[in-house]
Amino acid sequence: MINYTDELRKHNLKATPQRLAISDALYINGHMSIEVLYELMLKKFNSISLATIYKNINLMMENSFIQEVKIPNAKSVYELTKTAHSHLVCDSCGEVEDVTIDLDAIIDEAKQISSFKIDKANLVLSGVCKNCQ
Amino acid sequence: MINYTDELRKHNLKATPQRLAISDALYINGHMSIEVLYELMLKKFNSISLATIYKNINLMMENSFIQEVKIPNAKSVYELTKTAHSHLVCDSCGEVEDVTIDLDAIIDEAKQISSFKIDKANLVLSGVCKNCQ
DNA sequence: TATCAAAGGATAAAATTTATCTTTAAAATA
DNA sequence: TATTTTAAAGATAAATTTTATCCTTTGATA
Repeated sequence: MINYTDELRKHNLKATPQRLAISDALYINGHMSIEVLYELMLKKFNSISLATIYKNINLMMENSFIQEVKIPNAKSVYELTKTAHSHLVCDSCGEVEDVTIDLDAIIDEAKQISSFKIDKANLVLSGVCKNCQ
Repeated sequence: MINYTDELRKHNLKATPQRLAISDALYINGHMSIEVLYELMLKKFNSISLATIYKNINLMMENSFIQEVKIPNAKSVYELTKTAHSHLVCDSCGEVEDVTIDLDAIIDEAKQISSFKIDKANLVLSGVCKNCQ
């Protein structure tokens, strides 16, 4: 189990028990929706407010401690910020998995055929996971 | 100006004036948020209900006549369904543009390094458009 | 043109997210 | 370590977004 105290502070976030628990939950589960995160946090803090979840998720996003993953036809999930990567989503069970793919060639291609100055690429691949196949 | 009557019917959607106007608006503007679409439709139908917008957007999505485009740090926009393509988003003005890039190589790579059966790829590139540069 | 299922409008209700206010606690400092 | 300060937590109201309901109107088919 990692202690996220320093990591939170590096992002200008006070290391409260609630934030440490959110960090742990995201580390363990990888990706979580607001709803699922709240349910889980209730087990640890029986009087945690849903507002605390929202306030923390928003602040943690502003401070780049976590990131939102928007998924086609599903609710957003959140993950700890790591090195750039893409996502695999199972259309059957909703499971989200990280996958590291080099998108530089894609970005270069887009730069050539458009007049945009491109700096980020966001890729979500959909399919069926091993379990659901 | 295209007449979307037949196109709507092909998707099992009655060709009402409201739906024809929504289709036209999406054709002309490319991508629109619920909010912007509603504002625009109000100009044409001064008593159109917001519920009509939502009901139509949802039904049109279910029938694959339109598609939602989820954008990082912004509200979703909707577009008429066309052949598969990716999107460019301007971080400055929010403008969304279509871009066609072959993602087969990316999908193949993902298949090799994961146990998923992948069938779709959703790519959103972020940057700064010509106008905002 | 008559019929019928579906869509529109108005609006209530539900769901989601944000704001406010008071209490509590983390962090900095003496 | 005690004190002070600032921010976060909890409770809850408010705002926003989305869906449901109900009645009226209309598009599609015969």
